[in-house]
Amino acid sequence: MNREPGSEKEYLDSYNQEQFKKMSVATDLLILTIEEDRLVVLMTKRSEYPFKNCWALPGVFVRMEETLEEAAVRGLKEEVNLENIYLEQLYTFGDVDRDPRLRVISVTYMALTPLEKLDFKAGSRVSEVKLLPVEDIIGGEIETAFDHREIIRYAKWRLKNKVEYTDIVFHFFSDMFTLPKLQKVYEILAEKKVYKTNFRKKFLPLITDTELEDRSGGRRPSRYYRYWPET
Amino acid sequence: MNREPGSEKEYLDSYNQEQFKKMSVATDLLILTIEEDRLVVLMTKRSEYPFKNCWALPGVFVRMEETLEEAAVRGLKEEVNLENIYLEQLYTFGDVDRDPRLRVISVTYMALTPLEKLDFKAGSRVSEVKLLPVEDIIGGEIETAFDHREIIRYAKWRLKNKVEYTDIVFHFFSDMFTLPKLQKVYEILAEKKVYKTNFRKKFLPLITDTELEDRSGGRRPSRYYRYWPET
DNA sequence: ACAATAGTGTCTGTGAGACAGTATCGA
DNA sequence: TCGATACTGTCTCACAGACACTATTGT
Repeated sequence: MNREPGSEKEYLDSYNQEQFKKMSVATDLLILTIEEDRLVVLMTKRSEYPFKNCWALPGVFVRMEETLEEAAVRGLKEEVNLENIYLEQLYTFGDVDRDPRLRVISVTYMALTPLEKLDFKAGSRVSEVKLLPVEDIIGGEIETAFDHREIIRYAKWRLKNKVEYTDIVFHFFSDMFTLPKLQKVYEILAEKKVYKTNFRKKFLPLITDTELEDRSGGRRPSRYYRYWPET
Repeated sequence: MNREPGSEKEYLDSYNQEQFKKMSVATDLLILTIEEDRLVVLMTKRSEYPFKNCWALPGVFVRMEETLEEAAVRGLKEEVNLENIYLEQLYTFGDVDRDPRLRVISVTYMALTPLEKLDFKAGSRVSEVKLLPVEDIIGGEIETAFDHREIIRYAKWRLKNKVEYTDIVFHFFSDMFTLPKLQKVYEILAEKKVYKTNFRKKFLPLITDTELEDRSGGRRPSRYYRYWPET
């Protein structure tokens, strides 16, 4: 071995070399929700070059005094005024030319929320902020900045997997929901149809019944259930 | 919204602020293998402060002209002369004080290998390099540098999960193996005993028989199997 | 023959897949 | 009454858990 990994000498030597001076660390946010029976992601339209008029994920640079997760939480607060939301680190993207101007390492975080919690329109200033269907982005129908299309593809893949072996679906609902609606969201995320009878067998043990019913449609009402202890 | 995320102005402004000048990006490597029926991880003994005489994961700083994965591959080559090995990004650790000297964001990579591929002793120079049992590190019996104990705990957790729903066990074998040996490694990773009859039912369809037998013990020989197409 | 490990046959329980049937609403 | 959707009963099948049994080696 030709080096002493982790030694103080190496740390400081490296830091003093020009090549290590221009790297920045950012967190990009994948704020995902369900809108009109589609998985959508929050994006902002760029008003400057490069990728002018393309859509990009919101993100912030990581400050010296905050952790990666704190940066992500701060980004959520600043961009969409969102707090106490499900958040998990997704992946770290660090290709050399992912940003043509300077080297940016992007630690991405995935946030899941019910649609009604989003009020990004309130804080919006200059640039457009929109919920765009993930399918359209991956399909190439929407001009996307940097490597954000790849990031979104990865998030979708991760979500598709996790929905099958975790309780992640429930993060798309804040309070009550009916089983048919829960199943619909599940099917969107898992990208497959399931039989309602099997779906019920799987999820009924996890949720608690309420006395309420959904009578909004002209048909037999469906019962409301709850997953989260509070609200 | 008070900012234009991702705009050129923000990028350059941020970069010119003092607070963004001192961050470094490194990749730390979790080189895992099985030795004497235990999961072990390759670590190096630090000869300098801080954490002098503690054990640390090998790692390298990410250079401007290489991707994160390229840095990890380079680290593998430099530290243990290892190439063409299974490698996956594990997690990114970025707590503020994980290194007391300067802010280091660590993108960790997990590498799995059969024991016989490791020849780190050849390249070793000053500092000690050793394979240490993961259990001993997590148990606190070994003095560990930085947040590396936490990183190792996470790697073990990830491995335990993945071994159940992926083919990841096979990365601990290079060529041939017997089913009893494969099962032993599986049980070490999964941290549970399994019935051999069920284990065989699960894995036999994935592997191909050879004509060879293991006659090293004083008992009925076990058959050798192969997983990877080549050797 | 015996100890020890390799390998097999088979019963059971669980949970998903599949589909037919019943229940309850508005119109 | 009827269309539409909510909900239930139940058969099947794949697969893991469990355990008793047989097979083959060296000594």
